[in-house]
Amino acid sequence: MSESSPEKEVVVKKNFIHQIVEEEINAGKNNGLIHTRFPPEPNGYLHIGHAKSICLNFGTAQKYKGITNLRFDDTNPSKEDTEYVDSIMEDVRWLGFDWGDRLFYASDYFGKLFEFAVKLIREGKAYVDDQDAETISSQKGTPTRPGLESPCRSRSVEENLDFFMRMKNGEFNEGQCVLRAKIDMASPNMHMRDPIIYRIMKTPHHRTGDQWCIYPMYDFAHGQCDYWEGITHSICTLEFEVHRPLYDWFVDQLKDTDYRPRQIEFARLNLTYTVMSKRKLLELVKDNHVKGWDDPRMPTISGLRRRGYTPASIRNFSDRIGVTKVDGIIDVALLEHSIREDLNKNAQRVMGVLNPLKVVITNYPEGQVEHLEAVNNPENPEAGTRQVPFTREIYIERDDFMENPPKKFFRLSPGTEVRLRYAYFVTCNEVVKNENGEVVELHCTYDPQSRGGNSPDGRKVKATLHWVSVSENVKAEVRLYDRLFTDEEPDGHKDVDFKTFMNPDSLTVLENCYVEPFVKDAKALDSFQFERLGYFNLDPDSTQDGLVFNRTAQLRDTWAKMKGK
RNA sequence: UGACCCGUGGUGUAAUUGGCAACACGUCUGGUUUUGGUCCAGAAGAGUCCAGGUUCGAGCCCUGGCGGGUCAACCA
Repeated sequence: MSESSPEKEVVVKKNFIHQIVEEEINAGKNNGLIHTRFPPEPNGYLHIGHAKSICLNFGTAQKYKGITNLRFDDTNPSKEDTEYVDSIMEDVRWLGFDWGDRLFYASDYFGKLFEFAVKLIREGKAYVDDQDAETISSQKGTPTRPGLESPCRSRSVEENLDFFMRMKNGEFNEGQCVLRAKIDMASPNMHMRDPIIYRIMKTPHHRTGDQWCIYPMYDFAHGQCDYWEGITHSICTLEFEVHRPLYDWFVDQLKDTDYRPRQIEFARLNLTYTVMSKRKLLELVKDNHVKGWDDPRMPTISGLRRRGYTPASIRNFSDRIGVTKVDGIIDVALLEHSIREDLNKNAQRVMGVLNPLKVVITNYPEGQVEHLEAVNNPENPEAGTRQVPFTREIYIERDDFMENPPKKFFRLSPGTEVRLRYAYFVTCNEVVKNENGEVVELHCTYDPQSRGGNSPDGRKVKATLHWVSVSENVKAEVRLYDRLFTDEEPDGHKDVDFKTFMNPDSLTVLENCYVEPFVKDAKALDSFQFERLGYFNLDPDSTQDGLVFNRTAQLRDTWAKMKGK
């Protein structure tokens, strides 16, 4: 799928991280080099929250003529998989960012990390603890109470070395012992209380297979990898703030130059009504509540992509929301505005009828097919025009007709005249109902003088309707996706029950929908906009999902109000 | 009752480093319009968590409160 939006030069708003970077450049730090990294763990698909981080890391480097690495933080084989690695690379590329030849994995460094651990043991700064997990945990103390030193803390260097080698050689079972850094069990910072740096896991790793049965912990890998890769700014989310002293501690043990990577934290993205927890999203996928990570109802990048979001719209969104340390929550309306803005400007329009109501134009010749010119994009004349077939029988949107219209209903009702877009003025004369009293057909007359949509006598109509020819159309199965949202707790970072966000209307399959035949010949285009109804996306590579349709918030509200009346 | 971080309209972000708070989204009016969209014009909405202090002057500096978040995984 290609990018539909022309690349406008994104002017990235200056944020506090840019401020820091500029000050360092001015001070001559790192010779003015800026080197960032995006370090996802391949344990799930990327979501809109990651997009913020991607834009920040790649964007900051771009802004200051630096470079960015992609590094998979794959230190926990029990959760990781190559499927995730592949999807992450695809999503980062789709967003428009390029890591060049700088693709790394934390697992690339398992050897160096092991040697570093040995060095720490030799220096008396690490020891093997063979107490069970519960004991170790209980000795950690609490945030308000200091911890207790492990009896293993005084083990000799030789013994530690021997233990660690045997750990590596698989002589112990999982959980039997761990390697810990010897720092300070009384530190007010829990992360400095002799943190575990290596644990035994007899799980094959997606890249290193069964080469290792001990794996470094995040804290023991991240800063070192940054250091080895020459990262200057290690940008991560707020919850790692308390890890920073430990990050620095390990780098200090390692470094032999003045250079050191600097960890800077920012607030992760929270969106109203949106579930962003990877754990929850995984559960949705595993329990088949959705069809996959790229289900258009999901807040994943791949889900948004299939929903019709463009890379530029997500980048603009990221820029708009800014970067701070304030742990807030952004209104999804801002995200929706970003895509509406983009599609309005760039998407090809096409007429489609989702819920058809047949209209017979009684004074139009039977069998006649007339082609009328329609503009492809009112925002951009260069997008050209297309020919839309008009016939005696057409479909209009059922919602565009009301037999007993309320006061402010401007569309079609008995006796009123409206315009069929690009076609003619029509007046409703007769409402045909079935035995249940349901409206099945309308009989209208058209004004031949109004061809193209204007009457020579200058009379006005209050509404313009979209329509599709009954005989000259493409029948489609349309799936209406609404994003999953939390009803009760409009708070992105609270865990919620599935029931509160598995809104039953989030996926509606409409089987009798009709779109202009133009769509069939427009495979090269991947993004259209339904006239008036909202936006949808046609992805030629995933026809089984039909048309992905995205109602705008405003239209949804309008509909809700109309229904309420 | 520890450590660290954060408090500016409904939401998010700004404020030339001390000079009577700006922008975007949202909301509400009015206008234009071949779709109740778009576009245009305008309005409402915070006196910057609170209390002191320094200063001619504080959202920015100082002190003390209050409120929120994070941290006690052999997760990242």
